[in-house]
Amino acid sequence: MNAPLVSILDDEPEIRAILTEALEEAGFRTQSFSRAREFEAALKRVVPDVCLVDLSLPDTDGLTLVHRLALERGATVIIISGRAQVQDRVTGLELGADDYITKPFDPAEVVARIRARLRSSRSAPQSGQTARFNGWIAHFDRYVLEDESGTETPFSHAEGEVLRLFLDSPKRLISRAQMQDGLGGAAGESFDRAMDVRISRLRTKLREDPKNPRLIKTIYGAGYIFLGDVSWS
Amino acid sequence: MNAPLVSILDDEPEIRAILTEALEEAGFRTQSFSRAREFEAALKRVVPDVCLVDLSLPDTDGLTLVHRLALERGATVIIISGRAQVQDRVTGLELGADDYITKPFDPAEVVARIRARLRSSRSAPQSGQTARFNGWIAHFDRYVLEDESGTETPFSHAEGEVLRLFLDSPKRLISRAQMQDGLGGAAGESFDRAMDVRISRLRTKLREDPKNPRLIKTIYGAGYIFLGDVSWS
DNA sequence: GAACCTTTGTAACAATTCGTAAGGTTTGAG
DNA sequence: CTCAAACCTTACGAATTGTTACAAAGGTTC
Repeated sequence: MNAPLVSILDDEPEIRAILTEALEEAGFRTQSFSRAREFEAALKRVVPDVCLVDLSLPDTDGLTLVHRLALERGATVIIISGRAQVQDRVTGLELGADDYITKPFDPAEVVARIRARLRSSRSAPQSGQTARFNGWIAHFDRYVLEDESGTETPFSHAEGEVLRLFLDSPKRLISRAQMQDGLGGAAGESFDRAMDVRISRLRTKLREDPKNPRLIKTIYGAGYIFLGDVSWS
Repeated sequence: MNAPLVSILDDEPEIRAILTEALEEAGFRTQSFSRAREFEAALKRVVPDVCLVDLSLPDTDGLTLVHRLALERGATVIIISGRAQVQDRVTGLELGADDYITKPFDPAEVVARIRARLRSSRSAPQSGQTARFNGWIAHFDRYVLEDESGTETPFSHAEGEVLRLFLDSPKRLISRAQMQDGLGGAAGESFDRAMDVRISRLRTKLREDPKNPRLIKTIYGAGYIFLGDVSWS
């Protein structure tokens, strides 16, 4: 899987440098241009995954460019602009931009917004659907737990909710109330025994030893802790 | 084509009123809630096109809610928050939000950002005439399913509607209500068991193993997921 | 127009999931 | 050590979903 390509179009060298550094740090490939002409020429060879475009360009009307890029070619465009008026932002977005960031900006936010765009445009390989931990692989797209030997055990939606909660904050105490909140609040106000059962069933599927649970540990009077080294992909 | 539905979750009545008015003015249908619990209850029936969520809710951790909504259910989420720090915005976006708007906001910008999200999510599923997936070829022009060996099985209009819905958003949870919406017509409160039968018949034509379906998976209490790598042409 | 076929919804019964109740077991305080 | 509270687990029933059978609706062929 190739790293996503981000094209930067800005006439200020300093901005280009800041963005390039932050983006490559974040694992993107980059390509930067100072003039619209070169930018459009490059576009004929490769269409980048995301275009970062500064509106205040000397040689072209930025808005027209954005419009052509976004609506005609279907590219993902994020405007970066010094103009912060609401009216500017609205027209930018209406013309087809996917996002509008005002200067001065924080590179971290730019990265986060690019990631958000990539996430939504890729419907197939949704990230955050598979987690590995201690020999197990949890496939949340297929609702299946995979063994070290490749054996698969299906788990239900309710069990998946609990598991996801654990995998989202491993090695941290999760109180009962937190869990209740976390699991869609099916509003079992009075009887939270339901949760115990959910956890019990999950433990069975993870083949936990009731006497000596290795992954889901009970903290008497406080909650649960999920031990295990989680890595999402 | 129905007007897009926007769900608003905010505990301040004034904000709800402002947003509702601006959105309906702009031609959206709206639905607003003051508590996460009610919001999630409604979500089990219909998944809105866009969710506007305020983070500072009294009864739930907003970020957890956003995470569940966005990554687990595949909804489009825009955060509206009083916290304007870069760090807040970054974590909000990383957790799966599609956009992050800080208070005070201008309703016009909210509308523009919602439109931008709808634009990008609509262009995603290109509905052509032929789709390939996991050894099958679906010819929607001829209403025929083609086998790996070239054997052809005809499918009906109703079956085709369901299949197209699946092929348009693969590997994502599709709620029962969403399907009902998608299949336009029979929208009435009439017994939706009809849909079960449609899906059952489609499964037979795809030669699914009833004990272990590989393509159309049922998520009890939540909906269906179509697994399979789809490419349209 | 009649006999036939296809499509589709409804009804009925089987299978699955999940919450609740009811015991049993573990934990920690005194 | 004793006991009560917290927690685990099994079993059962209600709700949800799968599948088959049947009938109504619409179209086709002769």
